[in-house]
Amino acid sequence: MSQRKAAGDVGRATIRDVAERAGVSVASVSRVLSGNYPVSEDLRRRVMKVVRDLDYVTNAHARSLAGGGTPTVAILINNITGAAFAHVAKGVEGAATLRGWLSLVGTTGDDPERELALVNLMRQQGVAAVVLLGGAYDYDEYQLRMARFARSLDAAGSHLVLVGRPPLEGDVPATTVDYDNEGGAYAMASHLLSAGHRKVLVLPGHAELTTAQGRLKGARRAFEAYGVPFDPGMVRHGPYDYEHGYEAVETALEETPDFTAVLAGTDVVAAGAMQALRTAGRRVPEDVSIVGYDDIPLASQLTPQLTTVHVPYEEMGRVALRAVADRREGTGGRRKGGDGDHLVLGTHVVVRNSVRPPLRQD
Amino acid sequence: MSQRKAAGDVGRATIRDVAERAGVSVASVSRVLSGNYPVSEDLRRRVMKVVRDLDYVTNAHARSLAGGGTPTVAILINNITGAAFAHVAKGVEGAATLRGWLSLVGTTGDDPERELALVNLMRQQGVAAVVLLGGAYDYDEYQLRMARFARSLDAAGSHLVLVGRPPLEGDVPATTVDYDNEGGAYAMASHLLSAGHRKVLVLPGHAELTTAQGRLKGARRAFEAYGVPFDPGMVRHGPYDYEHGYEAVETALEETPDFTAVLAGTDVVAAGAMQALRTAGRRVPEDVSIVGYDDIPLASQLTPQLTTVHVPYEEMGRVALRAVADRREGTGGRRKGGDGDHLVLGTHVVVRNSVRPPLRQD
DNA sequence: TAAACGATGGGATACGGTTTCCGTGAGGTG
DNA sequence: CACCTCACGGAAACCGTATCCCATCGTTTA
Repeated sequence: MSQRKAAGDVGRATIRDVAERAGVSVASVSRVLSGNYPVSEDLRRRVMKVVRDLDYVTNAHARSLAGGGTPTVAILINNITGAAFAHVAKGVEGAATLRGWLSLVGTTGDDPERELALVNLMRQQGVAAVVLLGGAYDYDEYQLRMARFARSLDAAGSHLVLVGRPPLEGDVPATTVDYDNEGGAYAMASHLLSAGHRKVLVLPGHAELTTAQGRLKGARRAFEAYGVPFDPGMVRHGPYDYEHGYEAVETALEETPDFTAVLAGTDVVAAGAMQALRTAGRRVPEDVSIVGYDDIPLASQLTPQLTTVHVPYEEMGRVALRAVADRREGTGGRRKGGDGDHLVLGTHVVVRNSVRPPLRQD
Repeated sequence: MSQRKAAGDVGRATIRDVAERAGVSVASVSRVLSGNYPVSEDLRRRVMKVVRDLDYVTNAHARSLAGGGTPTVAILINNITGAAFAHVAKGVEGAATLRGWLSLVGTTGDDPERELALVNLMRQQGVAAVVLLGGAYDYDEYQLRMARFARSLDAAGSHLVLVGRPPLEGDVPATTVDYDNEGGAYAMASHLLSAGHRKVLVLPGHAELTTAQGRLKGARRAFEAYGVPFDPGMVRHGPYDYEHGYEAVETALEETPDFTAVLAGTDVVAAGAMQALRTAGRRVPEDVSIVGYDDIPLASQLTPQLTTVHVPYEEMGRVALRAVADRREGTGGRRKGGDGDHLVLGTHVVVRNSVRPPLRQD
């Protein structure tokens, strides 16, 4: 019975305990477990038996300190509650698991301080990549901060991945996985316009949010393409939530009640808008058509089912992880330069039952 | 210029680099950073300047090897996409962040193998606690496996927390954070019964799922309390998803169309049921009342807004983390025994607009 | 039969910090 | 003025693994 390790030992067993008990050296135990070195069958059996008896697992911290270790990807998100997030996270997590990677999650709550703290924390953890989710705010200072993060992570052998936001300007070591935001909005607006709608209430989201800007821009372009004058007075900005959709429509019904369709920046906003219309006695889609954006499950669960733009969130998550994994297993080539650093996935309109041609108003 | 560290050094800076550049010892740098030892103002300034210049962060792996380190909590979930999960995770993550803890996330995808692998992975990571989310399957073998996990984690200085599932039997070192599942179902069913409903379609969930069992049992008790015979033929089991709600109602409308209310095991199931009723030309709540369970945001976004049972998911997450944090900072007392090991949070009915008295049928 | 060789196992060291144990210089006290 | 504290800096011993290098033993070849 050893002195420093009593019988009723608490805490985890170390590789030394295993070696001692099996009567072999630590090196041999390590070799049996990692399996990257020839070991006799007898030794393997003896070691494995002790491993089972002691319920031993290797210490991940020690392992990564010594060079090996499981690669880890960190997912940073404003609000873990968003449905879109869940799908991206699923994609990232799934792809990570597939490769034996681990995933960490942190929430920033829209707080730049917290975001900074989290990126540093992840840097401490030595994560292989930090995935930043969701639309970005279009401030100059924001761009600078992200660029700093990117360089800082890059210097530490990690990598920054931006998902669902536009790429950083300049020569910044970061990967962007994006979707055709503007194109989706263009197609969605076109769908309404070709159904005959001319007075459309537009709820793109927060004016400073890049996703909102893209969606608004796409809609605008569609109006131009159809030769329909775009009325800025029909645009109402606000957060991507149910309440905003509800209130925006409520207000619009008082101020500019002659709209025949609502172009919502998000399915959730569309749900709020739908509820407001119904409360006001307007039928959907008979009196007013509604379209959303994102194609989260909610879209097909509303009544009527929502016509919306499908965004491949889960796929984006998978692509994001694949990008960093590839870079890491790295063929070594093309580390910088515009080719693999900006991936754009397609969007498309999903037609359901929330759009009808407008009632004749003459 | 040092030999082993060239000017354009790649990889992260070590504490030695900082010490060298600041012209002090490693120990001093460590003291400045951890702040648990008196240090002169001059030294602190010199060190901090170098830390900023080098953009140095301590290596979390080395730190935890040496004893310190950030406590980490692991959240294990079947499907990251569920709305209920998101809220528990938010609670856990929020409370973790508050204490400077880190949170890991893993998904099991209902695969026992994967669950086992994940628990071991977490054990390797030396997590302070593993939080297992969601209803459990009521198999004996399952109980055994959980008990093993609990003991294994406990032996490694970690701790198992079960959230939203019944506690393990026997003397197992695990904490359970639960909600009054059966009570909520009782209250919800009572609500329907007191409105006058007698023929109620019950969609409790999968028969083997503990949450479904509790919800069914609560409903049953309510029927007994009201002296209304409970018809087992009106119960349809199935997964907690939209499709099941839809299909169950579709089938019921053919086989036993005289029900006046639907008691759904979940808000999402209720949404599916609602859609099926509407498709079949039944109005909600005029012709058929519907109630759900969980009170996720969807409940108040449906039309009509759903009367449901509120489950304090986020609070459960917070409580779960607090439980392990307390145990860890531990007053040392009462490690075992029934007092702090099983926490039950209350549920309550949220009345909205999806219930009306049944139409007179005579 | 001796020498060379392949297959294995053991010992030592590095990974990046934290922390304990000392040593030393400055300042206060009898 | 001598002595004793006090405050802070430096050297070294771990934390648990992986791996490099060398020793050993049984075989095969000259």
